[in-house]
Amino acid sequence: MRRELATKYDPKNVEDRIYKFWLDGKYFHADVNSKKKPYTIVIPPPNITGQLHMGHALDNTLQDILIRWKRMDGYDALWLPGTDHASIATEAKIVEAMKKDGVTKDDIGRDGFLKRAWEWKKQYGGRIIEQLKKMGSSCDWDRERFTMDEGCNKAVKEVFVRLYEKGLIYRGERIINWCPHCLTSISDAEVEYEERDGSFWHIRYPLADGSGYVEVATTRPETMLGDTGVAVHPSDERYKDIVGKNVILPIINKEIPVVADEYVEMDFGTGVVKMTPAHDPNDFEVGLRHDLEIINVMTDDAHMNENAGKYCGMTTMECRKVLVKELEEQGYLIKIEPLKHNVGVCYRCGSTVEPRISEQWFVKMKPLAEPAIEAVENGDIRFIPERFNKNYFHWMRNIRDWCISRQLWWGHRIPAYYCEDCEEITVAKEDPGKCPKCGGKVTQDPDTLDTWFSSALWPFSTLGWPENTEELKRYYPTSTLVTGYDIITFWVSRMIFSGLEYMGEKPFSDVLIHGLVRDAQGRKMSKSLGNGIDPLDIIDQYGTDALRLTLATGNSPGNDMRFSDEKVEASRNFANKLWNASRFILMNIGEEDIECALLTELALEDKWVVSLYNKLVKEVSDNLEKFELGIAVSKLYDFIWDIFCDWYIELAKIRLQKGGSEAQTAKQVLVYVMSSTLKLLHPFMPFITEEIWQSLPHEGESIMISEWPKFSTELDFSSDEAEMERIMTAVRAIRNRRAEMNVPPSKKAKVYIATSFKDTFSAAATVFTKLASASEVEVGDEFSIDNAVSIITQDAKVYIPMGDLVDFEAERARLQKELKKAQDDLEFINKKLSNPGFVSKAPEAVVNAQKESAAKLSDKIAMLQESIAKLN
RNA sequence: GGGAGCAUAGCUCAGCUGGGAGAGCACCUGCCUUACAAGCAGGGGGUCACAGGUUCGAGCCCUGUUGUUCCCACCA
Repeated sequence: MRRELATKYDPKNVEDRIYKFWLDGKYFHADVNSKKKPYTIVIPPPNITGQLHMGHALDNTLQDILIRWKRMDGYDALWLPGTDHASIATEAKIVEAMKKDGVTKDDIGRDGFLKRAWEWKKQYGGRIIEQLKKMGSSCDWDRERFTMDEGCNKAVKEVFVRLYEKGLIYRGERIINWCPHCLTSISDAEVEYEERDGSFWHIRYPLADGSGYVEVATTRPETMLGDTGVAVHPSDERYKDIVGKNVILPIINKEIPVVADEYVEMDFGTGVVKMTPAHDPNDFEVGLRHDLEIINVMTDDAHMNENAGKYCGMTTMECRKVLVKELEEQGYLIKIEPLKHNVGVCYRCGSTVEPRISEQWFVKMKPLAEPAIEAVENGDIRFIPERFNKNYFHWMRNIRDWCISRQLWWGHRIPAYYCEDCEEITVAKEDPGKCPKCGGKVTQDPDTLDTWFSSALWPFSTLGWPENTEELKRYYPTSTLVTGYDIITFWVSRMIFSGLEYMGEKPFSDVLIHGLVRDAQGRKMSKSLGNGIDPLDIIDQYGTDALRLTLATGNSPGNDMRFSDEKVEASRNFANKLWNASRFILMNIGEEDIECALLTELALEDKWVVSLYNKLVKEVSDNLEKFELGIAVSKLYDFIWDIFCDWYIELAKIRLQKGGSEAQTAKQVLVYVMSSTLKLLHPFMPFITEEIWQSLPHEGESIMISEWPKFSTELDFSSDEAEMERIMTAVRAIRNRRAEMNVPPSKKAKVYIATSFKDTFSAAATVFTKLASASEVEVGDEFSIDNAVSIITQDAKVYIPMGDLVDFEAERARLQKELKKAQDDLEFINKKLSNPGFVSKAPEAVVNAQKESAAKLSDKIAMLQESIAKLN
């Protein structure tokens, strides 16, 4: 159905209607029985905590571009959507919300809390899905998933049990990172480091035998309550004699041993390190080697516990203050030095992380990491850009066991059951009911799993695993993963080893990495800075297509980009340009039926534009193939604006005004090139391209299921392109001269063109009338015109008799300047050509090109000299 | 401490396997030229961070320097 188009493009009139049209047509749905080759992307599931931000907008724009392109290019394209429960982040948000109502987790209990959490999920999970739809995302909504839905739960339990049985999941006491605010353990990857100003307290630890003391230095004096030794380097001469002796822990007055361990750096501090195995990961390791006692002196919320004696109940900071004062009073404190050091903070809440000994579940990583490293090494999985391989390898090769248990309620509960009577631990997919060993009562582990544990399974859990579904068989491994570099370690790497371990096959072939969207000043968008830009506001103001175009333009893999209103405006302007070009075409074709296929009797400009379009098809396809989405779209932009609108439409007007068969051809080419180019642009700007395509004569239901254009040798008119260029160059040169002389377009003048391409220029006479303000055009071998402005191009000498407007002195000066430039250029080239090194070593094509330029310059110089002579 | 990216026009960025530097925005000039002033036609503006090297030839390749951003490690 054709529709009248309004004078300005109004996205609000278009987007929702078109999106509904697509949904009704079920175009987003991938068909498991299709004969086409599958192409699959699984969405990085957005958290249900928040709403769409610019990062999502970019991520999803890139995915939608790829999926729409592949769908048009003949693939059964599946973009599988869903959301992530985001355990720690969501739980924190809910707790915060509850706080406003004066309710705590303990008040409502586990079941009450989970009820609230599911309500939250319903509300906010739904919101973000709606926002993804606003972006135009062509996800297969029939296959939407959630990391805590039934299927994903099943997958999580399956994996946990399998790994446990294989010995790759174990439970043990280790030092973990503890967030005293979130009250849970967090993995190493979830700790961020900030440099802070701190102090270095030097404390005297007397030797037990009374023969002196050692000086230890610490940044956390309160942990000394848990000291169970001091360490020195084995080859440190200063302390050689005291190794094996005991020192007395001040205040506590307890003897603890001096041990020698390579971990200690002789050059740092005093070379003596206090050992607190319960509160420092390195001390813990040293403690294991030397069999030191482990004394936990803190509670889980950053207070001192009963092991801290009289300090029990104080916060760590209060304890530090009091303790330091006492040390000073009792003469143990030697000095306090200022020291900048890094403090670990929780990536969710920013609280200082306390390393803490605790019993947790871990995944043994080494055996899983090996095949994951290999898959990238051998090119089975490819990062785009490649440099992210290094990040990945570094992380994987230095990997430590993954702490997967969290002291949270929102998440997958660990399927481990403890017998209350015997020590038996049962790990099973279902509640065993009673202890399989002694028949005693069992209780399930209260902890839940790290949120990334379920995300790691996303590429196959969403396709039905552990069931061997048709979807899984058809769409796994998926094709491309699109995500930001910030979650390569969190997520991408974990999907890789998970896919290899459980599926026996990589989860995806290509990982397209994008950067962060920053604000106009290049700062990270953040809540605390308040510089975030809401994509929905941008959509409201400029439209989805403008937002998508902005995000796609200038996007190169792995690099951050800046976002500014000016850029969106430029994109909006482009949408409007497109809109008006189509209005022009529609005005001209009216209700006529225009054949969609291309006619054969084409004019020079038709062949020119078709040939350029044909090349564009190839280039854009190649760029997309290489994930150069930003380059692809800027080529489309340039073609549509500079070639099609500024030149072709203007040229077409000539024949449209004439009417008859020539006009018919022009209309036909206009429709053909326009609607074909719209197809190329559709993945980037889906709404406006559909709207216009529907208005133009078209075959098929929707542009989004139309066929992706193919390069065709039949459309290649390279020699005509060159002919057209001759004319365009002359037109530009005339305009240029007229502009320099400030001649308004309304002042027409006769144009004489002396050229050896008489046929080409004669045929194009009206082009000069229309585009170069010519009143008349005369083409010949040579002219002798007095009082004329002369314009020299490569192929023609143009004379315009406008003596009354010409300042002859200025004209001479201008020609002289042009001559000088041409001579300099020629000299430069000749120098090259007379260089034996160049002629013998440069490729023949390059040398020939230089020779050709030299010949053309010589011609031009001759013509210029002649014109100057005539002026005299 | 280890690693990576970036440095090109006033601003934001392109620049493919080396062959005399490009776009958008901004600026200046002239145009309401029958699709579009969210537009059209022109124009000015760059020692491609610095110093070496390889090459007939370097924005591009190599080495170093400076500035900047980020990632990893976490020396108590």
